[in-house]
Amino acid sequence: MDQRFPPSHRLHHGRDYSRVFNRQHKAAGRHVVVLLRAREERALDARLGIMVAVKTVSTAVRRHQLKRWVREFFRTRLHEVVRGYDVVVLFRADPPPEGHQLLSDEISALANKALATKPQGQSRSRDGGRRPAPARQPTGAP
RNA sequence: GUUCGCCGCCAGACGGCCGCGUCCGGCGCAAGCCGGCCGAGGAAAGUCCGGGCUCCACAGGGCACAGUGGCUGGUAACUCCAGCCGUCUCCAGUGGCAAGGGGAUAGGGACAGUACAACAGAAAGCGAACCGCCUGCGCCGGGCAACCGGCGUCGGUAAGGGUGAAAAGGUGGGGUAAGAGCCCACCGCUCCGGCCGUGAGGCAGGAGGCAUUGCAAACCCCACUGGGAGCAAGCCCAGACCGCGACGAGGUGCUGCCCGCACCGUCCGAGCCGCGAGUAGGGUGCAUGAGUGCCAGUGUCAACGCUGGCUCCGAGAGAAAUGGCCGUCCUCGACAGGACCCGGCUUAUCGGCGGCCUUUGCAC
RNA sequence: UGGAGGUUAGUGCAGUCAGCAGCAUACGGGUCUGUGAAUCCCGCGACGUGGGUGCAAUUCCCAUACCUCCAA
Repeated sequence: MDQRFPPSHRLHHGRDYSRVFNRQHKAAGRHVVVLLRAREERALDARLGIMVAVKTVSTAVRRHQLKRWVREFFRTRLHEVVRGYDVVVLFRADPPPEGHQLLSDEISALANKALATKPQGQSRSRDGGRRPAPARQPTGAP
């Protein structure tokens, strides 16, 4: 199985994040919130974005470490599970210092939970209602 | 003796698998793939100072404002560093000083002016008499008298008591009715000239009997320094849209004000406000520099230079790269992640290594 | 990257040219009432930390920690 993590597997622009926030499958856990949004084609690779606020984690070293943990889990396992989706992992609290495995389990559970929910729209932007909602239903997800 | 004198260095190691970023080479129409090199710190941090570099008139004058404040040196520069001076303090030492050692030190000016000094105390800043001490005078009492005691009063007096953080030079002696720099010695202070030192200052001498209280990290005065913005600075390439309405004679370049200068504009209208619309792509700046280490010579107490030779110099992203798992070992691994770049300061930090001490420090 | 401000009682705030630490509310006790609230009286409790200046520091200065806000 391909476990690489090229630039095409990442979210690069603020617009990409905004798209995920506008219409997403959401599941919140103890430490993170997982947001999913279907891409145009099912066959497209999943893309990952990670958000860690300075307020939730104060030191830069810890923020980098958390991002690396999430990336590692996405690269090895989560990538195949959420194929065809854009994923944003938003931290809401700092996990325990040695909580790498714990965090991976939490994200895995939240991703599956989010796939099972209906997409929620946030039509606060001016083009929110213009788009005819091309997102497919999550019932088709594996 | 749990961060124990001074100086310097390191920041778990090795192996395997998977993975990330720039660059180079190869392949591919392209997306990308394969291989290779390299890939965070001593603080990268806080942003407390100082520069470099850019653009704004190559940067102007004055006020305001801000900063600095012993001297000399170092440095590109500094609120940095070194040495020295003064002051305070501790140790040691002495009969007492002095010589010696450690530590702290934002340390110009208080006859330019203003403000403040609570409480206590008689008096606290155009200097003071509460208790005392003393001469004289009056009254009373005692005594033959000299005189003694008490009370009152006009004065003298800063030695003693008491208050205070601070009471007007200090100590000792002389002197006096009692006292007092009133006089004398030493110390201190002020002034004068002399010598030494680049200087801050130091040394001894002479003169003056000596009301200059403290506070300027209160305002202030003096001297010196400071133009503004910041790599999202700035430069280049490519590309899109450049419409409507209101106000409008000034606007912008420096922040508060004045002057000066430059540019744009004064109804064919700069600018600004409210909408609408569009773009937010690439390159450069972007890393070889006030560089690093060693050796030799040389200047210096030192900080730090100078000359010559050799050596090492390899992060440069653009939502943003150093990680995960497994194994072995040990002393079980701290604080912590570049974003234009340097020099300092400050703060965080499990530990380990080396050097220097005939000066054994720093604290108890 | 550049700049501004704040930290005082459990909570929200006063306290400018230094000598007292205050107000409201909350809390505890009492008063009142058949009970509770309101009222009235009493009480409890604080200057972020470390240095410096000064006789004396919440106040002035320096450093530090944390928080908030602004501009691009």
